[in-house]
Amino acid sequence: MRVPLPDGNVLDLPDGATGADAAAAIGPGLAKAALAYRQNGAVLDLARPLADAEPIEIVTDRSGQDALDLIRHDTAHVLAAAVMELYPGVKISIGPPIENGFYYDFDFPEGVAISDADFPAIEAKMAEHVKADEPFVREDVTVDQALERFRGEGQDYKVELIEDLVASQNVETVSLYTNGPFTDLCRGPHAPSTKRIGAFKLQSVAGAYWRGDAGRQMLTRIYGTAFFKQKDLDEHLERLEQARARDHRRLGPQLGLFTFSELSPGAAFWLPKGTTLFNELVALNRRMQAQRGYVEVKTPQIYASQLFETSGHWGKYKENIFVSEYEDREFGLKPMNCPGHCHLYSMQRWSYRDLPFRCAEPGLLHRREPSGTLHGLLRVRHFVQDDAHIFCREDQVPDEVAACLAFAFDIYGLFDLELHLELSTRPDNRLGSDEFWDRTEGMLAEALKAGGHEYRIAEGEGAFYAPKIDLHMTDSLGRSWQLGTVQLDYNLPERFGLTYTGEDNAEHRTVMIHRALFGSFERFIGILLEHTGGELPEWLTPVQAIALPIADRHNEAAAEAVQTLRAAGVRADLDERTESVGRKIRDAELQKIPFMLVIGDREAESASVAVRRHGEGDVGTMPLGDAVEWLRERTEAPA
RNA sequence: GCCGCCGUAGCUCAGCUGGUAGAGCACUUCACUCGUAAUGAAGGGGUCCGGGGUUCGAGUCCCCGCGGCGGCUCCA
Repeated sequence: MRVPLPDGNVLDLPDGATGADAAAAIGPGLAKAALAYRQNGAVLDLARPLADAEPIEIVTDRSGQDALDLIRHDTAHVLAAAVMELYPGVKISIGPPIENGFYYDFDFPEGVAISDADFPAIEAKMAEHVKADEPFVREDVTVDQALERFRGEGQDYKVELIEDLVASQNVETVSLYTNGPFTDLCRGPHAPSTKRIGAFKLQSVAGAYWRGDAGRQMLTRIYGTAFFKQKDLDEHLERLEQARARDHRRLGPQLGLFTFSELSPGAAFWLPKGTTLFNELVALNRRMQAQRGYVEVKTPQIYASQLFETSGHWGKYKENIFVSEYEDREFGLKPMNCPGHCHLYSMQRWSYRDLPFRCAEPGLLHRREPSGTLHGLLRVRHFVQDDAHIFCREDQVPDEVAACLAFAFDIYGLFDLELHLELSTRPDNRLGSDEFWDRTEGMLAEALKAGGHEYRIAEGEGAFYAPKIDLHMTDSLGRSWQLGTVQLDYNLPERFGLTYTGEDNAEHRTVMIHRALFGSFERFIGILLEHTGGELPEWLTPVQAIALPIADRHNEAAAEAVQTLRAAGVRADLDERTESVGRKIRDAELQKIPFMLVIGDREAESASVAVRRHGEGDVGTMPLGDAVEWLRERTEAPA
């Protein structure tokens, strides 16, 4: 057989040759370094036979993610081997490589609880297997053989997996991989032996439902990671450590922005500086919305249950609503603005000339989120959405959606934040015909293409009533969070009977677009802090400039400078503590205040300030008037 | 909500196998009045998350709550 190589050469090999044969034919060095090979888009064991005439590529430790996935998957098997030896009776389920490592899910025998205190013993056992250089041996067996094997071992999860493979894909054989004493049902591929795992570490233990189903067994998941070199592992752990310093839950209190209390789980206490930040974002949003034809409304916080019965939330969402009773009536605290906005719309008559009605409200919402899901500002029970509902005719939808997306990019561009767009399509529990979903998904895809946006399709992730476009960002540890959303809705207009009078003088059903672009100000601020490490844009940061008198006798001149700056719209503070200027500078630097104005004898006499820029140092002395103008330019809010 | 872990001064943390609580920073006072990342000294401050229990004795052990962290399910 003849297999082409990436460099254009073609290997001549006997029929039945394997990946290992190909690597050996290229050179002894590569034969040694080879981990697997890639052909037809798939990564395969070296021991597996090559396909004729298809280009191949040998995977080595320099093959990036492919190579790391291999040894991480290997390490997951080694972990399972160690755990089975140390904890007899444990049941194994699955253990794949993931973005930065791997995990393996176990069902430990009754009464056995694993914690990270057990990691050293498990890691030691794993290290024995790595050192022993145990080969990964693949064996293809019939379904019956595999079932017999795993039934005999009491490995119920494996039995279920095989039965599902038969039911869903009608397979007749499955592959098993053995390393040392351990055999697992596994699709592969694996590196030739455990020795290829250069450095590994177990990281955390967590619960995970079997097959992601909250109704089923909770398994114990052990997370870990592996690299080819100890140095790479150390660097990875160091990066994780540095990411912790950017955690908004740490930065918020440090910078005096917000804090949390156990007396109101899932709700931030916004401190003065954080409130300034929050209000600046709300103000920015108001200006940008006004420029784009939005109008703002204010709707109640609390509604009689009837509203949520009409909207359908009482049926589908009640467990997330804070409910209370008063004078024999049941009330709910609004978890979203849409029902209120629909009701507002329904209380008057609309002409097609009035549409689109772009109805905005920075609405305060409360949701009963399960305690285990709360996460700093990123997942809270009390938050403000930059919410708006666009009531329009169906033919206006594509333009409106496109305008929402453009608006979103205008916002995120101001912060140098990169969005990931997702088009979430029809879910299983949907309302409406296939024709409806084809049409509405098509409209959203059209708007995405019209704006030239790249996007991912999130199959089945749409709302039950219509598809949506979600705007995602990642936090300091790479976890993805949804910020904005643009959703079509034909369901609420139906439920609330929302109509407009058309040119034909007939009543037509209104279409509604839900959209939040920041998402929630809380989550947006959390993400922004993590992406900037607390170095907020100069126009946004709560304290833009701070005057630092060198000695107490300069306090008055410094206070004057602050007054002048404030009058010019710069958020300025005065540090009049009796401290050394070195100390004042240090504290201002740690607070990440962008501009420091040092005022001593020279400046007081000449009505000037010595300007120091955060992270840069002294940028020179200028007359106060010039400094105010210079600062005003640099701190002026956009839009 | 589920699984595991954690909860000591405002913050970051120490406190070995149970013997009655400590550091740095912050805060207060005094002295210093200072030129671009920490002036010095003294002092105040803790129902050791809450409630039960075991014990002569609990920050330390056990149980139950509450809260947080890492995941899972769910979600802006």
